[in-house]
Amino acid sequence: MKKITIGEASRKSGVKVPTIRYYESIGLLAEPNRSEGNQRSYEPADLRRLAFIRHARELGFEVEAIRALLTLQDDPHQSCASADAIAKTRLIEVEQRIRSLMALKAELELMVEGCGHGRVDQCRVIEVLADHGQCSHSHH
Amino acid sequence: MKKITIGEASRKSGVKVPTIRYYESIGLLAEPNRSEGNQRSYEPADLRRLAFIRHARELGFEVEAIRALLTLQDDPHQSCASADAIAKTRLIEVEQRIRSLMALKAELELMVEGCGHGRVDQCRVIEVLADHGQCSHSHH
DNA sequence: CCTACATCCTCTAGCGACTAGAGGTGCAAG
DNA sequence: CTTGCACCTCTAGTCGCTAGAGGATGTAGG
Repeated sequence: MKKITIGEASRKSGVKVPTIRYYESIGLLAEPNRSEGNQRSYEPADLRRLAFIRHARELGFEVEAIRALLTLQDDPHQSCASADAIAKTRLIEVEQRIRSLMALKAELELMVEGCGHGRVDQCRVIEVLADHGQCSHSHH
Repeated sequence: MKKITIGEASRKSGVKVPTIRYYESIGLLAEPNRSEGNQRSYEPADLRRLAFIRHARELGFEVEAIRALLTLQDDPHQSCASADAIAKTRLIEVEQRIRSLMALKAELELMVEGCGHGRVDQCRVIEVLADHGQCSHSHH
């Protein structure tokens, strides 16, 4: 049993040192054992948990969603309906976000194309932003 | 000259009342005249400015970018190259964001499809999150 | 054994862009 | 004149970290 320092845990999991301490402080990660000199000492299971958290964060899951997923993971005998629901919700969010970003992209392209590199008073970038009526009114 | 209260300005611009006061506090919006009873009194130009800000925020421009755009708008004789640059930068950001969300969507779909509605220990949602190696390693 | 230096510790404060709430004042209608 | 909403200021909270101060520990070389 070699002791894993927080720095090593950070390198191996890809989660920054202060972020690991932060996750501990909000209860996402259990308090690890300490060395004689009060330094955190992690175990392989902690590394897996950190990788899980990191990956879920990269996928845009909120901390509370991750907390729920971790609770499920800790008790693998229950139905995975909740995990499924969390992922589905997130999928819908992502699809919605993609749709609005595509609309946004179209609008930005119009702006940039329309900019004749002249003076501001002829610039479509400013104009489009100023005149709300010119774009799609898709306000959630 | 009818006086426009902050509530009316909010309704007409779609910017919430506390947010209008916030924009004033950070200098995006000039301090308006006050009524005898110390209440803010806006003018049509303020409504246009608020609509501009709101629209730009909806398009995901950061407040500092909006500040720059507003400065340009306030002096329309200069070249619109800066406005163009700001919009182009934003366009690239948006394109990047769309790309990563598409990758994410694919991964989430895999998860949800793979979930056989059984128990957690067979659930792909949990599994995919736990095993980092199963997904694309596109970490900026 | 001593020194240098990296790494660790705790704690507090800051980021962006608001949002919520407390506690008080102004104003228009009935 | 009172009710009740809209307004005022101010502070603190949100989320998910990140940065920095100021000090302790651990390790490698001399």
